[in-house]
Amino acid sequence: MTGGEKEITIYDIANKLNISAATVSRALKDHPRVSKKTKKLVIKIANEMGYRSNSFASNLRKKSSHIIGLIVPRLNSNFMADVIAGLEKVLNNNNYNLIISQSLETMQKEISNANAMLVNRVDGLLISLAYDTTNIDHLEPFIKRNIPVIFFDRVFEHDRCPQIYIDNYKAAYEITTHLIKQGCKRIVHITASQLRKIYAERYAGYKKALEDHNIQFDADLVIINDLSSEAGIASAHQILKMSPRPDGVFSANDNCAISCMQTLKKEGIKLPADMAFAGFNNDPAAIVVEPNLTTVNYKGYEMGEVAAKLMIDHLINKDEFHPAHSLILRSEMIVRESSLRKV
Amino acid sequence: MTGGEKEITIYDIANKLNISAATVSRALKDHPRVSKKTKKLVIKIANEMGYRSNSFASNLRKKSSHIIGLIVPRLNSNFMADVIAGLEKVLNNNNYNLIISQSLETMQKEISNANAMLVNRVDGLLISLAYDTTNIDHLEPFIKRNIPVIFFDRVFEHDRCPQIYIDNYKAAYEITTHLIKQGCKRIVHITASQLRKIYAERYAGYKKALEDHNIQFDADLVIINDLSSEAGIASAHQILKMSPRPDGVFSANDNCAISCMQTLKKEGIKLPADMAFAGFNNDPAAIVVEPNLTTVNYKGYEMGEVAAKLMIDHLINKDEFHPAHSLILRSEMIVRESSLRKV
DNA sequence: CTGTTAGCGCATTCAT
DNA sequence: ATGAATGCGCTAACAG
Repeated sequence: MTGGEKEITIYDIANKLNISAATVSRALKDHPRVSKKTKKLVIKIANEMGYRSNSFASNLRKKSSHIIGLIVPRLNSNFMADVIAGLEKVLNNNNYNLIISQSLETMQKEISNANAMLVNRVDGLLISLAYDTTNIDHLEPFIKRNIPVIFFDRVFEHDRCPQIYIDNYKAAYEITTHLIKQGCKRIVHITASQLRKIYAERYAGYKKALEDHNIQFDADLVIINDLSSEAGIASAHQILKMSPRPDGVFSANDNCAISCMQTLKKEGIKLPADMAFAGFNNDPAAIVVEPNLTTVNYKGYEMGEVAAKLMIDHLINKDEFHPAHSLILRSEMIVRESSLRKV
Repeated sequence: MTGGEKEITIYDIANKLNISAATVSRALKDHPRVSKKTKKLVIKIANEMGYRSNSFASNLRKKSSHIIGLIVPRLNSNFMADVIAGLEKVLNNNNYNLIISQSLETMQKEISNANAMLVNRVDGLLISLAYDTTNIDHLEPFIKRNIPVIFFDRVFEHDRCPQIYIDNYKAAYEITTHLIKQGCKRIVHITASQLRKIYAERYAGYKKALEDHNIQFDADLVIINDLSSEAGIASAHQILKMSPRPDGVFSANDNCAISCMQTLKKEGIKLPADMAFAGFNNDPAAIVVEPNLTTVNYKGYEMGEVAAKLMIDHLINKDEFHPAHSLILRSEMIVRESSLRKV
């Protein structure tokens, strides 16, 4: 291949029109000090000649890419797809583009992704941390250069980076309270590493709900794993060994809750009569499992929108972030049969 | 904000070391004709000074971005997440990066995504088409410029663009044959727009299997919709009205199969005794629904790998694509209880 | 093995 | 309202 016909530049347009490249550049950018007539003409000819702006040259000159980087643990969830749709809407409306990569839940990949974003000179970075990320040294090069970094969902405490996440504490408090109101006295909580703020907060909400309803907190009822399907099966076996047998389970995600439920069912436990269940995330499978799983829904689209808006505002106003820019979004409990006991 | 300390360039490194910028550039690129000593020194100083290469300048000079564009209908599936992981592995190993966007199943968004990719000067484009894409005029600017375009999964016939997809015909043939072997005589097929090659081929495979087993094809048993959950419910009602009642269902995706199953169960149909079910995609919910759904699994990771390899080979060898570069991948049937009848 | 030079395409200052 | 000139930072001849 030859690269096809040569790429045409503003100089080619300028020559054909006998005007200067500067005027072409301005016309294409809809600069106010160019006559309507020349603008129209330039645009017409540009289209005819098949011109496409060279973003490298433009970015080099302007020292900005108008590209926002996004790093997420995994893409395979409705939540993330929604977040991205929300982000793209706001960013595209403001002439920004998005580049996306997934860390696959490992800090190592997250680091290499961040470096790629750095070299590709994103104007801002949005990141939801990998499961095993323990520090954010890899983000320091951004912060040092005043490239805005915004955490969302899986956030990290940093006084120059806003965080956007849902009110995990409140959601967990509400759903635990709901289980208590359904008559549960011994409620298991399945959660993950407490280094992740979201899991720590769900745990805290669970504890507080017990306390407020005069139920003694029992550390033996707390299972910590990675919330995978396999972990759900293991949790079920652990629960079966508990004595007296628990009468409720609040899992920090649906995925784990579902495989746990299925395992318990196979072992003859009646759900929700013997044991009520609640999860978190509103996974599509939550309405497939029987009984349908009570869970917490949070709109990713909205989270994407607010994250993008925060980023755009910052880029346009060029001011420093305040920790106060952090946002906590509301979530909603969705009650389904898995937690409805005939009390 | 001020942009922080000034970005340092190869000239800054060159000055500090009293060598030329060209040598610095070569050293950083690990060019063979630079002494080990200078290389080491340059790299050390570069790190100390916090240098980051300027990809705009480099790309402008080299007229290539080393970025591959990816456009997919939606990101919220395991399949897509796997495809992307496979792509990233191969591309990153070859020093290429990926930029991703989702068309949200609309041709309009797909067009604007493609334009963004064009302006951002991707070196190649990988695309799985939106549901309602009827032509690929928006990809012509790439093809005209000899920017390689590779279709995967939801492909389009074009003599300069290879296609990578699974053998839908064969998979559908096999799964239909399986249903027949389980004793099904009247098998419904739920599918989507026949403009999409993948659905047309699944349909064809279904038909051929019937024919090869001497079962009269009956157009009344074919339901065409958008394969959504809602469509699954509607399909169930349609099936209930069919007389004589069908004894098997092959849905072109799991999602639709599952909601259809649940609706039928509510109406008192025994699965699989009254009606055997098979889907397509190996959705996570396929092992949650009861009975677990027989389906077709195809490894996205592998598809991502081969697509990326094809792209890389093409970019390195700079030769034209041949239609012969198209690839058809194997898939595997996963038999679960939904199709196992005690015959 | 290293240096000199030039130019990629654009946006912008300073003229007019 | 338009033009001329300059440089963003890098890489690739070419020359030693």
